Amino acid sequence: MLSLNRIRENPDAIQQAVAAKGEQVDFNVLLDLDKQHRGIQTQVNDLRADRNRVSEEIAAVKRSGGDDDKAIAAMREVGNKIKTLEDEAINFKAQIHSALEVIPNTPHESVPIGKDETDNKVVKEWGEKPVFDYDIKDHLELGSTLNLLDFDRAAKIAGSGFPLYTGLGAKLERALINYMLDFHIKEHSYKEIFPPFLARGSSLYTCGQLPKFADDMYHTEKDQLYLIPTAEVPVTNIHADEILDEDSLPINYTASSACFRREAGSYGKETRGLLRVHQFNKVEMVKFVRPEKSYDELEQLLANAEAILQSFGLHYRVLELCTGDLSFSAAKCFDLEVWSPAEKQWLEVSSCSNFEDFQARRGNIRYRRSSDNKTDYVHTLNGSGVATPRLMIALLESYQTPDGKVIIPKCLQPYMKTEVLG
RNA sequence: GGAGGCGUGGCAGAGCGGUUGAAUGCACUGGUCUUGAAAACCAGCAAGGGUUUAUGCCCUUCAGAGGUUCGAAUCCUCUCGCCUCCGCCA
Repeated sequence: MLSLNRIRENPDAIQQAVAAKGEQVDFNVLLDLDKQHRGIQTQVNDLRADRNRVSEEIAAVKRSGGDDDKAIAAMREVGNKIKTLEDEAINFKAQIHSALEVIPNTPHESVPIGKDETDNKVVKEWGEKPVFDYDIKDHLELGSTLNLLDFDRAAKIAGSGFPLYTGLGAKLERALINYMLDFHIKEHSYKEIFPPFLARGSSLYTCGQLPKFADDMYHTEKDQLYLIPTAEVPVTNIHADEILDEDSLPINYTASSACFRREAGSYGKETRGLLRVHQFNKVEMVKFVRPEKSYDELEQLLANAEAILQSFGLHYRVLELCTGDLSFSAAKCFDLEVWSPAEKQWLEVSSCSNFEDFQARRGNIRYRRSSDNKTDYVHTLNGSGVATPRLMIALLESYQTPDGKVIIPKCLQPYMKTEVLG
């Protein structure tokens, strides 16, 4: 949610910023509504002040045993007028609010201008592409020959897009989650959270999935709950409607959860195997920070996510998303992509975003500044650290051997209790 | 699924038609005292909005929405949320 005040003060700049995100919003309509709303509000205020004053006089007369029928009749009149105007005001307010809640966050000034993902900027490439002097297998083949993944039976259970991990595949998935959680807890001092996987609409609203992206999520009709598309949702809402102590900031949480996405409209090659699935696991990091610190924290968050990939020794790159590719709520975002030797393409395994006060406004997440004892919105950030399906693709494919086995990276061996699959 | 209870400021907790934006306590901030701290004492301390050059003035908000009334935290209706007990179940 953008601050209406900010829009009033700088409508042209905001309009431009929003346009850079590919969103056409007519701020003149919004400002006009705002102007009318405020005009009515002023009238209502004056009438109310009038009524409050006279009501007090009536009370005084009553206390001394008298009655002022004339004043009471007049105030009944005023009451009706207030009611009429108030209805108008409420109507304007609702219009303003529903216009405001679908306007995306504005990009930070440092974000490169661009139209779509082709304009994203590669800011870093780490490691090297693994070289093989034999024919390599892709993750589907490895998953099948090593009995790690069973997509046929998964489809029988839940339909396509729901992975079934079996045996060491299931163990590897569990090992990845435990390893990454432990890593963030121990090395980066995050506090561990295990959240609900279903959430109310209000929680989805905080993060920006609602009201615009309802179709992307699974929804339980009877209970009116959404299956979370990311742990960002429950974890960010931990502090919804709270006022935090400034001393408690920054708050860093890490959580693993299943993530559920309908992925409506995606089809074709991208949906093979683990490339794009309806349910997957992800270790997420969420930060609540002081506004002036949020861009430093974004660097930190990105470094924390990168550290995971580095510890696996996987080849990856960092993208700085351009304005056109930024998500609805984000002001700035870095993506991490690992290299898939068999697909011969980069696979997104993490997004690290600063939402500034956009989510905090929607979820009413504030802190009390110790300098002046006033409340202000915190800045929220989150990043995947990281999502498991594509990580598993990269690991299986990168560490396969000529005889069809897969070497387990050193850091995972204590979790897998083995050095090799197969 | 059945029955009941409860939603008031950062927290706890009074108030149950008119000087109540809200007692009191805790927390917090400033001051006095102290070598310093603690304690004690004094003072301050909600948020949102309108208006104003500014000091200020005004309005709204006691879960939310409606209703009764000249006037609602207080009475009525509905909705939402939380809690407890019983039933069912891992």
